[in-house]
Amino acid sequence: MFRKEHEILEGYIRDKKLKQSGKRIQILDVILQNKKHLSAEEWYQQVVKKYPGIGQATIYRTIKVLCDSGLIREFTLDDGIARYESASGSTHHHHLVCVECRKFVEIADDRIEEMKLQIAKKNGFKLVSHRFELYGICQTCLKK
Amino acid sequence: MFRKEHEILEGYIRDKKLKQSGKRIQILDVILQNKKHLSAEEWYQQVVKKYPGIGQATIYRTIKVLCDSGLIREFTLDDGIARYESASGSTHHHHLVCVECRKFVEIADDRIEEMKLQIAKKNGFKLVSHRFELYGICQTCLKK
DNA sequence: TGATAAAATGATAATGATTATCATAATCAC
DNA sequence: GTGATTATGATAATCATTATCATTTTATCA
Repeated sequence: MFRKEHEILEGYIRDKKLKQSGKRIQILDVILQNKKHLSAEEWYQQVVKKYPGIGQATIYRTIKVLCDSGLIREFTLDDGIARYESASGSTHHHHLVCVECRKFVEIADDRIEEMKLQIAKKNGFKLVSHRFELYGICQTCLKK
Repeated sequence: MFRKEHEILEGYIRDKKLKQSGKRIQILDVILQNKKHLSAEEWYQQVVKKYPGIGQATIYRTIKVLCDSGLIREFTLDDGIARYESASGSTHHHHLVCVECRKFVEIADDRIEEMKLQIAKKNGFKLVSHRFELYGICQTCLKK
C-alpha cells in the first residue's frame, strides 16, 4: 500500500542526504489514508491515534519534508492556519470553503490559470505562485 | 482634509454607540496619507512617528473599527500577516506581489468576479468573500 | 454643570501556531 | 562496529494578535 509514495519519499531522502525513518512513513501513510484538508495540529491528532509516541515537532518537521518532496500540498485559508492535503490523486486546484461548517469543495478552472499568466506577463512579473479561494455558505448550512 | 472620511468614521461611531476619540482620527489620517499596504505593526510605526504616545493595542483596535466602517480594507498574504489599505480612491481589487522586494501591483479583472459567482452558483454556495493573489518576481528584481 | 455610566486607552499578559534548541536515540558510511 | 550525522521528543522561544485591567476620557442626563 502506497508503495509509489513510499518510493518517492525514500528517493527524496536519498537525494537530500537525509536518513530513512519509520516515523516519516507512518505520518505519510496517515495523511494518504485520510483524504482530508487538515492542519498540522489536526494531522498530529490523527497520527498519535494510530502511532502513539510521536511528538508534534516531528509532525511539523515531517510535513515540511513531505511538502518539499511534492507528496502533499500546503494551502492557507483566511484564518492563517496552514492545511495540507495529499497531492496524489488530484491535480492543481483551488478551494471553495464553507465558512460555517468548513466543508471544502475542490475547484479547478483553466480560466484562472490563463488569467494569472496573462496578468503576470502584462506587469512584467515572473510568476512564482498564486492563490484563489472562495468563501461562502454551503447549501446544507443555508438551510439551517 | 479627509473631511468625508472623518464623517464616515464619526457616523459609524454614532451608529454603534461608541464614543468619539481624537486618536482614531489621527490613526485614520496617517493611513489615508500613506497610500501603502502595511501591517498593523508597520502602521503603528508610522503613527507613533507623528503622534507619539499611542499604544499598539489602540492601533489594532482602531484598525478593526476602520475595517468595519469600510474606510480601510484588510487583506492577507502568504505570510499570514494582515495588511491594510485605504479603501477610498480605489475599488475592489487583488494583488500581484513581488516575493523579493514586496512591491504591490493592484489588479482588477472582471473575469475574476464573473468566475467566482459562477463557481459559487454551480456548487450551491452563497458567496461571502474571495481571495485572488499572484506572487512573482518583478522586473526590477529579475534584473538583479 | 456635575455625577455617573460606558467606552477608550496603554501597559502588559495571554494565546496559538509555528520554529528553535538541546539532549538523546536511531541511522548510515566506512 | 565505530564515528559522524540526522531524527526525535520535550520544551522553550517567537511573533502577530487578542485579552485583561486599571486609569482616563467621553457622553448622558438630572
